[in-house]
Amino acid sequence: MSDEQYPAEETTADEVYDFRAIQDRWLPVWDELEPFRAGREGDVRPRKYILDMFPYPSGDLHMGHAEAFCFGDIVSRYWRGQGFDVLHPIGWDSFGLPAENAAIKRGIDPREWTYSNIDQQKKSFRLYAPSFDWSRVLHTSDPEYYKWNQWLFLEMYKKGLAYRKASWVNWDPVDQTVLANEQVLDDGTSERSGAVVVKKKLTQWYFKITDYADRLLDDLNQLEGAWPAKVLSMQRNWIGRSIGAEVDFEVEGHPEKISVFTTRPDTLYGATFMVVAPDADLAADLVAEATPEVAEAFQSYLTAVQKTSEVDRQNAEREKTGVFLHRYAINPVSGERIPIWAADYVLADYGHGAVMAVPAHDQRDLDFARQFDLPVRVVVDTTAPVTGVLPVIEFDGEGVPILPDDIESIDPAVTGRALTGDGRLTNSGPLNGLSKTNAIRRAIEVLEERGTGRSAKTYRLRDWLISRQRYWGTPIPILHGEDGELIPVPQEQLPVRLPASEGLDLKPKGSSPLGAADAWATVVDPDTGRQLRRDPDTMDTFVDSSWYYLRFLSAQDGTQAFDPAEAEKWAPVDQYVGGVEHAILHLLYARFITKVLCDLGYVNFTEPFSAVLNQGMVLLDGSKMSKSKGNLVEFADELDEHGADALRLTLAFAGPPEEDVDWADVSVHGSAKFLARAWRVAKDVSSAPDVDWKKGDQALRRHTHRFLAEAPGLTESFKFNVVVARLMELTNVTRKVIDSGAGPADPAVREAAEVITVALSMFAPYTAEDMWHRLGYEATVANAQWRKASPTLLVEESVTAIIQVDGKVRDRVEVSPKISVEDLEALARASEAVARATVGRQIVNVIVRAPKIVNIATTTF
RNA sequence: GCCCCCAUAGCCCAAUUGGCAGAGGCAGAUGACUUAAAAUCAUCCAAGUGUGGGUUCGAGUCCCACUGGGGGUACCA
Repeated sequence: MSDEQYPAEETTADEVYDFRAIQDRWLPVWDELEPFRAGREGDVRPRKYILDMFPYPSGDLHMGHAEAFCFGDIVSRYWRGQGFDVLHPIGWDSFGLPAENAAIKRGIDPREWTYSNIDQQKKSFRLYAPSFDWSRVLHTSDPEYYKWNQWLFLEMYKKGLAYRKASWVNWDPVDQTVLANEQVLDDGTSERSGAVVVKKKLTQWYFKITDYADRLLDDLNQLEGAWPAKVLSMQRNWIGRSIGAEVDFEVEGHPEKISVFTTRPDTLYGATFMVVAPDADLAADLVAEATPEVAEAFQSYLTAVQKTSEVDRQNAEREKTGVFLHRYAINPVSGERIPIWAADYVLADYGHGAVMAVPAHDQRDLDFARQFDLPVRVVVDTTAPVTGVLPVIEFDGEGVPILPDDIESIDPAVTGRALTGDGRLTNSGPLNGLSKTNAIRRAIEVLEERGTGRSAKTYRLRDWLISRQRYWGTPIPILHGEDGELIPVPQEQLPVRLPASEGLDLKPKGSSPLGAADAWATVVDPDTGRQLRRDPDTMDTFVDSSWYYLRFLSAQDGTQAFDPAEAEKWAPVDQYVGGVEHAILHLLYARFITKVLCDLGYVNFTEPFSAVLNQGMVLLDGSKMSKSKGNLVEFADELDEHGADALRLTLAFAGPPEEDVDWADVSVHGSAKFLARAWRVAKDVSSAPDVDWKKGDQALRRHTHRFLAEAPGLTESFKFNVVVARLMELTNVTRKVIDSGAGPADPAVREAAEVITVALSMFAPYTAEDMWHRLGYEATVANAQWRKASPTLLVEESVTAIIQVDGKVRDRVEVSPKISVEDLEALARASEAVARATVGRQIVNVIVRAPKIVNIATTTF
């Protein structure tokens, strides 16, 4: 055994693991080496693009950041160890309201608050040590960044994808700005300010995301398995495509037809009235020539509806309300005359703002019909079984189907329950006897033949409202002429810089602060000399984040938003890591903008993020941490007390990354203990780096190589907690070999220690770096490559075969892994334990799965 | 209401995807070290997988129903 100590100079017997000393020692070394700069000249390694959702600079980093960036970093460091050139950039999503609100509160410039927070976060990140490429840092509030936001806007404007329209918009009365649909929560409040959002009619800028609705929906199929199922389902839901038909109804005494959208054209014969949204223009048209009494009734109803809060209006339990407009529509297939009502259960901005009401087969229509005593007519007999696609039903002499006797017992008018199931069409002329599916198809054919309807699709998705009446955002690069003309700012004049906030009143007041900056807002056209006004609004900050992943590829490029050649090299992002709170907003917008950029020829892919990992939340005692509730774990405190490595390891080990972590359930101290343990193993290795591992302890080597065989798959499927557990196991085994086995000089001990060090560097880079150094290698372990598992070491010399009788373990035998089915069965049959267990029983079947298990099935005589 | 996910030891979590329920950690117990405690180290202890059925030679794993918890979504025609 060699007594050589390696490296000799700093290995002393009483040295203990000291995370502060280790951090202090290696941080400057890493700063010097910049090991994570990606895309260096001549680098021929295959590439991976790993991206964390960039942070918003509100104060210092918190535990949520610690978790998300920990996972992104594990993935990044893993792929680096697998021989990839990994791009793992960092930037700041630094435009937005909190900066502005803080600025108003303290009377300072939003820039000051924003950039000092960014500096603080950068410092914390440096110590936390994610493997960022610091040469590509971007801040969306830099003119060098938002210039390209403006470029993007103009590209979209040229294509007709950015447009202005007057519409009812969501207005946040606290922040005094409009909001996108996506920013309004279910309860009708603003996701940012919490205020109850009201509707206001304003002329605003929109991005035409609805043009991409089908692609945004259909392309989700490509992401199946690579994105969280939950996110896919939320996006599908949000886009909300409905397939059905448009049906045109004539209106008595009205020149224009009313079109309605329905998913159930098969029930057209059951439409006994029509309902229009009271706040739709259509309703106003219909009462225009009404009697004063009707007009007045409608007006007071409309006023009441508009006073109803969004919260109450969305409550489906609410009693149906409405008012009869004293107008009649004509059913295009039956010619039947049906009354038209206005009711707020019909939404003005979905479909055509009007529905054909089929109370027998739609619960809402039925509730309404029962409320106002309107007729209910069953046209689908849901008691008739549908056994095939072809109708099988008896008809009487006149072609009327013979219905079961008990149809009355399920009459929805009586039960109050609409019949929405499948069945046979009845009371429906040419549709009689058809199943629901066939009747839908046939009804559309009939409508198309008569020219009174057609198949149609409708979406829940609305166009993306992007203008904001606030200061701290990207100015919209449009000039307004006095005649209302819109003039795009020429490309060479970009960026349109934000004016200094000094002297501007940033307080929310319903109009953009930029409009008051006269010197900034007034522009004289050099050609014509006429005065133009700059658009006073700024862009939704989700525009900034919809393409930032591309800017990282050319962060320093002053000539273009990004270099398409770089995009071809790196994009799309291989792994995106971030919170599920962005499941709809950010991810949908980024997907949309990517498709637009693809159509414009700037990129050659249609989806920005090939895979997404949503980390869970960090909780304390079962609930979300918050300063006001007093249950807060401060990132800075944890970092100071336990160090970056212990904190990161704790997050990785706490459980599956997509699950929430309760800080009360984990032990940072336990993680620190393990780090010290692993570190001591490396410290104790006393063989030189060039020893021949093959001569080492074979049992330990098998453990090491089993780890090497398992860890990559586990890491790639994000089972970081299991990888850590396996590392602990391997460390324990190695410790035993050092203390009571082959000893610290055994070559297998060095092999195990090196494998532990390289794998541990994913979770605990400082500790691993120090271990790597003690093992005799140059910094940095981040460049160390994972070894491949040796197949010969994975084959066990003998395995334990289980012998069961009727599924219960009765015996076990040591066998060769290559044992034949016959031999194993013979061994099993020869077992005394089996003989005891089968006394008085007859063996009926023997299942052999060599070399693992034999199951003997028996029966009593 | 509809859709999705989850339920394994006191706690956090594993289980090669149908083959011995336990890898790892926390807590606990015992011992070593210490005048003592903390820290550290060593050893040990622990459930038959939420409930009821089914498929199978064999079920934590697949199927059905239920219970409990979490999430998404909803007058979207």
